[in-house]
Amino acid sequence: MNAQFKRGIIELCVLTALLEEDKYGYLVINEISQYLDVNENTIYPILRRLTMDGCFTTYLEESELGAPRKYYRLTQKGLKQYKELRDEWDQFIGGVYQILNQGGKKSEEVFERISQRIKE
Amino acid sequence: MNAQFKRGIIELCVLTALLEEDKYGYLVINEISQYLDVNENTIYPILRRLTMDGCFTTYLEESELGAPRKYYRLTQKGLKQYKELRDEWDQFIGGVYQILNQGGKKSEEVFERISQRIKE
DNA sequence: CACAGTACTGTGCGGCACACAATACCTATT
DNA sequence: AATAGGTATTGTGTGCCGCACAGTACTGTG
Repeated sequence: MNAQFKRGIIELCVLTALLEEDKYGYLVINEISQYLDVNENTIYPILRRLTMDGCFTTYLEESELGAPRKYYRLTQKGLKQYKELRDEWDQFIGGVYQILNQGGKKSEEVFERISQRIKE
Repeated sequence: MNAQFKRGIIELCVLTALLEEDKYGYLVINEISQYLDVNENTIYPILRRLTMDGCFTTYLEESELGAPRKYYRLTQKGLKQYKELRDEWDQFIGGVYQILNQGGKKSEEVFERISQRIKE
């Protein structure tokens, strides 16, 4: 999976995951890695950075099966950050689709035509 | 505009722009910058890199208003690269939407509820 | 005790957007 | 002739961040 694609978006995914309820790090990682190929070396630093930036507060809670879990709770600043990032993302992705889908979706037939043109 | 979002995607946009017809650098830049905030310092290096990689061949053609234009023409390898990158992109973006839109789109009413929860 | 799940920290690398800068060619305008 | 603007290339440097790799540490279970 192209690592470049993920740049900046994972941060938005982390904020989204923590929007409606507090979660501990491992849970966030497991949820996100269901859909995207990311690991803890990427998510933990983002959680830390966003906490440093004031987007989350944290608290520890006992776990039934291991070390205590560190829960992350969104702050007002985190919510604001989420909204801004989401708006930017939606706007960005709108532009990308204008470019990628100009002339509609590409079919195998279109690729065949392109392929023929290139050969000449 | 979040520069991180663009990572890797501009390359796909450049390939897409040159899919159906040969174009010169400035035209590609103008087309893409209609929809995304990018400038020549980003596009030219990508055109050069992809040419180095064998995705494009180039040829010069006289212009009516300035220096000769360098046209870029997609190669079979470039078409292959486009397909691969596009597939990766579609797959990636599918995962992102799963995460971003879990529980449907966020409304102001939802944000109000989240905002209240955080205050407690 | 070993192991797995949970959690944090630190280092280093690579890739790329992009600012900044310099060069140069051609035409049209002043 | 000088200037400006569109076209085009090249090079340097910076910053960000995904992520590999590595090490530490706590807890309950087999």
